[in-house]
Amino acid sequence: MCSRTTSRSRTGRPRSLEADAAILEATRAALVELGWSKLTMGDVASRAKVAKTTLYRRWAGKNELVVDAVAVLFDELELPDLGSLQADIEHVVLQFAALLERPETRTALMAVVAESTRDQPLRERIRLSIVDRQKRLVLEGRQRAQARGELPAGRDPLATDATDDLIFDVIAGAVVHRALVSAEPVDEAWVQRFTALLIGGLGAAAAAS
Amino acid sequence: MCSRTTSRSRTGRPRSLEADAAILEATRAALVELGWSKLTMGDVASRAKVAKTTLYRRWAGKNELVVDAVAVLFDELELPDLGSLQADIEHVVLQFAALLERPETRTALMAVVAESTRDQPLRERIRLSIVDRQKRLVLEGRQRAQARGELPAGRDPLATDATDDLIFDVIAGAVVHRALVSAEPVDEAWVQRFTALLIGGLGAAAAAS
DNA sequence: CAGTTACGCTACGACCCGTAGCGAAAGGCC
DNA sequence: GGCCTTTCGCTACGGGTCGTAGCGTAACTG
Repeated sequence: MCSRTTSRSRTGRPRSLEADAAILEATRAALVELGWSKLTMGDVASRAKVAKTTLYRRWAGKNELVVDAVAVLFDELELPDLGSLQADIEHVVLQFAALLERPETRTALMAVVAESTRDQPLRERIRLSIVDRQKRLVLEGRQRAQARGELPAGRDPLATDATDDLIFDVIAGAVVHRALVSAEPVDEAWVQRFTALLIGGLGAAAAAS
Repeated sequence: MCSRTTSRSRTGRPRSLEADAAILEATRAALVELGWSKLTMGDVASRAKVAKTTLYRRWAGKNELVVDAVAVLFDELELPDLGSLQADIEHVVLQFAALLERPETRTALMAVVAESTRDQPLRERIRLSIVDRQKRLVLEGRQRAQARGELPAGRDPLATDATDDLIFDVIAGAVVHRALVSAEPVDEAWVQRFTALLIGGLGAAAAAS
């Protein structure tokens, strides 16, 4: 193990951190103004006041660049303890919906997912920097609800994992589909209906076991 | 009203129907081999043995062409009466999942949805030729379940519409998210878990009313 | 037959891609 | 300080795609 957790080489000129930040910021700005399909590497470079070659030294292409540029936006997703499972879910769904209303994420998210269907490394990059970040919220919310006694403690850890995955796909999938495919607002009325359906389903599943 | 339901002009050389079919077929083949991002209009034209200008006379660009090429694949979605709401849902979910496993739809669906976030006419085209085609299945399944007595007859038609929309986003969203974002198989085990959750939620919602 | 529309083909300017090559700048190491 | 290494900005390039214009020909109508 060569201990290079931060820098990959101890010698030579270090990479400019300001350039990194400027490029990612420029990428988000370009996504807002141009959208995914009309965004070009040259445009991002000139916005960031950086040579085009500098971009290609750090990112293989548009796909990877946009994933990194958008990933940080998912950091603002949090799960404050609002006292009940219902309130927790409604809050995180509204947060996620607000994220999907931003033009950067709106145009970028589906595009990179589409690209990832033919690009395994890209899919892995998306999973690490975006998907897993959301999945943690499901895990946390479920554990909290169990601690409150709103959900029964799972005995089989394998089944618990599968349920977490299921809940995650249902929540994230429904919100994304509502916002981007149906193109209708994810407002409080919808969120309440959706949350009621979900919690009802969880309760019925628990009662059946 | 100038009665031109089929042809837009009664005179002149008619458009070749064979060319239409060949182009759409070539588009699907190109999607399988190249995927969305590497598919080009020129390539489709040469595959279909048609001049590139002929493509542009019928479709404004890649987006519209691919939507039309993929839309017909959604015709195979059907909802045979299997006797119970659970069986109906499981069957249609598995059908939809099989559709999403095909490389054409896999690479095209998310891509055109991503493009539609900045293109209203394209969004409308997708809605008419793909989304509404799926939504009808939800309506039909719900009516069938009500006829069986599995679901209570809705008194407020407005609330019924909202519930149909909700169910549609939940089903389609969860399946798409599982297949394309989580990139894990939509197998029978998952479908049974999902369907149980959904029907449980519907039952709880009915009990609460 | 004349009129109208679609077709195939070629050619074109515009744009973007991704890379190579250069000299200069900014660090670490002795 | 001097030397080495890596990054930086810049320019230039071949290759590819875009979308359109222009032309002559083909097909169908009245």
